[in-house]
Amino acid sequence: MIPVFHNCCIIFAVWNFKRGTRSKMDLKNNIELTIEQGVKEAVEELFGQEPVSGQIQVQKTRKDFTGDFTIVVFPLLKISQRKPEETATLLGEYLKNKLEVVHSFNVVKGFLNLELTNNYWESLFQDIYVQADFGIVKEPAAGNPFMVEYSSPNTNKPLHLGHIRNNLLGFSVSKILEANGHEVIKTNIVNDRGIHICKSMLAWQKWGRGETPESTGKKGDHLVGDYYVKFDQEYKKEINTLVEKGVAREDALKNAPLILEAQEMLRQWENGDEEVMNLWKMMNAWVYEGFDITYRELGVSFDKIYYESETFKLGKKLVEEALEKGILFKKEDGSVWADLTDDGLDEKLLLRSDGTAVYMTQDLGTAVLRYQDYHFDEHIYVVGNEQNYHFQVLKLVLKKMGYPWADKLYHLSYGMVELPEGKMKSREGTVVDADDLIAEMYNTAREMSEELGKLDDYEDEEKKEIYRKIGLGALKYFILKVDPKKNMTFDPRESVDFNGNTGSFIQYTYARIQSVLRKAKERRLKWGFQDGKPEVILESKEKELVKLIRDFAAIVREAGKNFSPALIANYTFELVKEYNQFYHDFSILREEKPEKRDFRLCLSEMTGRVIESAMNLLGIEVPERM
RNA sequence: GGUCCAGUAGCUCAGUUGGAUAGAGCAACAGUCUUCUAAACUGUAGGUCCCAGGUUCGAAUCCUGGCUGGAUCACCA
Repeated sequence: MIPVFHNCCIIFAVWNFKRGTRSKMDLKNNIELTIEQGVKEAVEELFGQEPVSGQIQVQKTRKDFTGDFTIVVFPLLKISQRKPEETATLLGEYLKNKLEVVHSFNVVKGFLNLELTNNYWESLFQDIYVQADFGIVKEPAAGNPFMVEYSSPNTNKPLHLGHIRNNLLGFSVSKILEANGHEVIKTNIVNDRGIHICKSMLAWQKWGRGETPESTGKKGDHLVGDYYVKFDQEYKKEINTLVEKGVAREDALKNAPLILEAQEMLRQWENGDEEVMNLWKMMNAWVYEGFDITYRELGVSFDKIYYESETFKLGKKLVEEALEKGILFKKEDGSVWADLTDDGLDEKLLLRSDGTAVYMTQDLGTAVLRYQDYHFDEHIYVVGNEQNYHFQVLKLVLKKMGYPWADKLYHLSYGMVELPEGKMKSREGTVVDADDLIAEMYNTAREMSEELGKLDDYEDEEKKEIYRKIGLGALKYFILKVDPKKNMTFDPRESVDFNGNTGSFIQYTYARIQSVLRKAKERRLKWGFQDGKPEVILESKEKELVKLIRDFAAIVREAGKNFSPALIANYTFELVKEYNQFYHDFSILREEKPEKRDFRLCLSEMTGRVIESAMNLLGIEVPERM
């Protein structure tokens, strides 16, 4: 997708290295490159042959071994013509003599473990600490914006758990791309027209008796959803009646009066019938009011919203033009199709025989409109994996229509959310409603907090704010920690567990850190690196924390490359686990040596800052107390 | 049937371009608060990385074949 950017970075760094113009900072932040270059020189000098790229492997030393970085020497044996241990030892001695940062080394089988100097880690940490937004690229890269489409609701029913995964993913991916220096336009396509909304409209017209959100006290999207259900119930009744009369089920499905009426309504809508339009506008307005509340509670937002009702006409026009050019073909009944059999796919319907548009029609129009509007460098569709085929076709049809930028469309395909007892089925009433779920998470957070009683001296408003952060944080983390492309199981019981690998655990650690910092301030302590602190010998736990903090920048890049909030989530969990161990094993404020105490305050503060940054990329807020 | 995706501890999930003894959390059991927040920490137990071949010095990771589960192939969106 966008590996170009990252490759450039590496090439740039190496180029600089060769010219010897790298600053001290670069050296520190690219310690792997420094080591790699050292190994390269060592191999040339010791064994008289230049290693090819990929032969030198520098990786982080695994926890159960001594050292910071490890060089795998197996690939170098062909050059060295020696045993693994011997090769590693020779390289280790060379590096220890040549590189100032190498303090010592050890060899285990074919692995050369390097331990860097205390001074390296300490000053690396100092460099990180003084950066305002460590790991985040602030100035946008040159080029056109990225567009991220997510949410994409139908306006005939309220949002459910599946939409929640979609919204959280889309919002977080947008944040992560921004953190990688891209300008991002968050966009939404509202499927506000089509047979689905006509069904709700028809049911309301027939059985609604003028009900409104105001008269019923129901959220607008829920009210409209109720009529969608009502339509389905009545439709089924009609089908059963027809079947009892001896009509084949298949024919009954197509010919039940209600469905014919709904189809007629859709035609009237496309013809701009005034009464239908007014009903449509009214009911959609109800839905938007409801959606706005859910979006606000989820904390997601959009920069530009497209409505299918505004893009489908362009879509139809594009289809008609392509038909004239002979790119598409018309069947006898008047329906228009794309023939994709040469590309290993099937034929795809683009206009029904009655001339009305289908889903694909509007998506063609929306894509073209968006390219006209923004000339995006990349367009990411956050849409479930059940639509993989749809996006394959969309890209292909756009290409056939002659739009080279079709290659810039990327379908970020995520897996289904299932419940422990299986898939959500509206028929069986097992669909988890988004609003209900958010409320449930809030309530559990409240109960849990009240039980622990740590917020008893807070005002009610402040308490509510914290419950909200905790409840929502738990929900978001639970969903975002799973690799997007995988199906996931949502266990309601597990999701409200606030122990272990959860959002609450991370928030708790943040609150803990803030508590220590507050107490330090109360004692009027000053920490930081402003006035040249004396050298501190790092405990191994402290060094581990520094290493993990350093990793944040690379994780943000990796997450951007893979469109994966899960990488951020799992990283943060690692960091927080490490910090809690450190917190448990060492004193901070009670540490007697001031320089050690101050360093630990810096370390704690920095950990807190990274937690906050990382959670921000997931759209999760962190509380000062909990 | 065609195409695509997945399969790792009882459950939910990690596991960077192939590297050392495959890791967490939950659940179970045993410990740790007179202390900077115990929503925490420590320990015990738990594995045929779906199966079989292949490539490699080295495979959970790559290739081939099979098994299982899911998605999709609609005049639904």
